[in-house]
Amino acid sequence: MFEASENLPEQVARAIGDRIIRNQLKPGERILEAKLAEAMGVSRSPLREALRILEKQKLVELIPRKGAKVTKISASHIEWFYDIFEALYALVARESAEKADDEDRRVLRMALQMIEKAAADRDIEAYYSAIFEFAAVGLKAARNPLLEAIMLDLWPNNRRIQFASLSMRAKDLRTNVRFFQDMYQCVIDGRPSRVEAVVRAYARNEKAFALKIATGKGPWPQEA
Amino acid sequence: MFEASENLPEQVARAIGDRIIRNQLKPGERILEAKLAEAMGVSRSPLREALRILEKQKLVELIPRKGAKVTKISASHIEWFYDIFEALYALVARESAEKADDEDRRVLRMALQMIEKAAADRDIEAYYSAIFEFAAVGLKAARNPLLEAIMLDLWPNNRRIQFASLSMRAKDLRTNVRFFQDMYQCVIDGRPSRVEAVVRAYARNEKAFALKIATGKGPWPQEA
DNA sequence: CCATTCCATATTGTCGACAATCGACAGTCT
DNA sequence: AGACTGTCGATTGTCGACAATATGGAATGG
Repeated sequence: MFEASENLPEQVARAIGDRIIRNQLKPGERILEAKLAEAMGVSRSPLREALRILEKQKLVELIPRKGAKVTKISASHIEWFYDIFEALYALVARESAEKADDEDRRVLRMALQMIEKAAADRDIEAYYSAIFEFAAVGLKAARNPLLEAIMLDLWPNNRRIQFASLSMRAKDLRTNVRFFQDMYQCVIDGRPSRVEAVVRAYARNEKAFALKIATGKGPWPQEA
Repeated sequence: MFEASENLPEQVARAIGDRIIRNQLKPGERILEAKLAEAMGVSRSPLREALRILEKQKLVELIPRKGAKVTKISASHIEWFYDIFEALYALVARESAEKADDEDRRVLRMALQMIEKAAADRDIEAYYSAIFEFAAVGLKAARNPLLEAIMLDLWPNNRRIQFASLSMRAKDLRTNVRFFQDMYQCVIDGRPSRVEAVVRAYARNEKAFALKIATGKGPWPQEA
């Protein structure tokens, strides 16, 4: 069973999105279609479609007849994002605790082990891949494809916010692992209310951490 | 302070979106770019951008190299949508109760009066415009532009689900008005927890109603 | 000196043409 | 007959050219 191979606009969107997440394209920076298109060796048509994809992910802002800009990011943006993330992920958690089947639980367990291993190794890249996997499995288990699509669109934003704190987190990975262990156990035990509470606590913890970084000497300006 | 005037892709997207909401373009129906472009008197470039916009609103589904299809809608879709709607609108309600200023309250009051008038007149089109206005004001008052953008993207979907029940709702508009009156009062009084509860009750009520229609002799198939 | 208008240039928007790909059907082989 | 394969028309994907619009700076007038 093969997926439709990724098409050009999506590839281009991922490449640009990556540069935004890694802060190589700076917040507020203008994106010139012609220049970027040439730099990536494609024409403007697929590039423009890529920009639409990135707009959906809130990584760029499209202003008619004025072009595309990398979205700003600031303490406010971080609050906005995590408030939404908390509300939606709480729903995911509750639903997946109610609806997960044995296969979901098995895959979730594998994802948890990836998280534990990455945390033990202090391998931050692997850690972030693993929590994405964990989130994705939960998303599937919640049996709400619309919610899944919205959350996956929001994920690059999550990644972007986390990127700044990447190097500073090695110490508290172990603390964070506990959240995922709790979530996993709740799903196994089928305890929707409790897993929702854990997820909300996790989201608030992430938010607080991101804000601490952002208001310190992070890469972003204090206000947009 | 003027907005950038609406550009062609957005106009086209609205026109097509309207036809989807009104069930003139049927769920699952394929959209042929060339034909639609000619029918609307534009070339394929702006039309393709319009399709991206509609994809963001989950009104069409884009499959690489296979084209665009109007998204299906079924009892499951309705559940998926309202679960998300409840979670996000609960957040909107809570935040707006905490953050609304006098100007917000004034405009919210005007929107409420529009709702009351439309309900009294049994004017269903006006009623739906009015609840959109009410929702939009709440959204602004919540001071979370990211949330605002997500909810506005989701709105056409809401509209689409409601459309089927349009003619059958004349009777219970008055009952529904009570929800909005409650919400308004909570915002005025600054009671975040209570307004959240009211909004959740409202969302569940809407969901139940939409499901009742959908599983009856509504315009949509039982399952996708 | 500041504000305003006008123009040159840079940039986005739209178009029509061509290339790549898909789906259906007919023809072939076993 | 049934499965496989090649071909053809239809449709989407990509491109380069041109049109419409915005931007910044110089010239003009107060």
